[in-house]
Amino acid sequence: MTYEMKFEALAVPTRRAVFEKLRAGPSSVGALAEGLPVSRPAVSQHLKVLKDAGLVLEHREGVKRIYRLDTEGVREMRDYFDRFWDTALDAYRRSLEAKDA
Amino acid sequence: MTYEMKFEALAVPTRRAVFEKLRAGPSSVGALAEGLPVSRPAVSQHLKVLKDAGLVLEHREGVKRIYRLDTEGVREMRDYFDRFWDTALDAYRRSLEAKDA
DNA sequence: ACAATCCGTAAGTATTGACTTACGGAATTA
DNA sequence: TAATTCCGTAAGTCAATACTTACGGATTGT
Repeated sequence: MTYEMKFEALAVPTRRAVFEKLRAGPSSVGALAEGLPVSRPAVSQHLKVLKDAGLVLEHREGVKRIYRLDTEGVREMRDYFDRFWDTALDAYRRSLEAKDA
Repeated sequence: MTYEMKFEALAVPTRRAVFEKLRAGPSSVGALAEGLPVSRPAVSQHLKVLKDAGLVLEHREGVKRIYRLDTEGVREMRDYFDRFWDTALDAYRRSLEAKDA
């Protein structure tokens, strides 16, 4: 559930593909695996990593397992880069002022 | 310079530590390496990855090489998660409406 | 109870890459 | 020119992990 885990989770192309597929809405594991160039167990393993990182949520519906985006986790990542962006701009401004002085 | 590269670059703890150190402002390689539990060459290698990913910029000052954040690259990552956040919320709203219907 | 569907887990493999030390190149200083 | 500082690169090592196949558990329908 840490930043650590979220960054690492999203670094792997296949895993990010799974993550991005969920933008279209909740989906079963089998449906997510379709169209991806890896086996269904591989997708299961990726989903576990995404879940442990707090980026997706899971619940059962009959015999299926439905995964969906965890808005809270996505928000954390957005906030991280929001703050970083602000800081980067400040640092840039300060460096300009330092040159003027 | 792709998302691919940016995500991968930020996934490694040590490399992200280098990246975050640059929030305080531009710095030389040696200064960045101080306080980190890895060798200076390791920091150099991380900086190369960050630079190729479009997350930092580099220029010479005398015998030193000064690295600083690439605001454009940081902005791209911020925008990525901004869009993702919006999409996630939309998907959530749609799923609620689907249950009401 | 039995069969079928859906999916997580175990175990093994092969690739990737983060790190180290050793070295050399480029810029300043005497 | 010679010495010093700063740093990138080469080469090698080792641990991490993304995949595969095989298997078993859980749920639903007949």
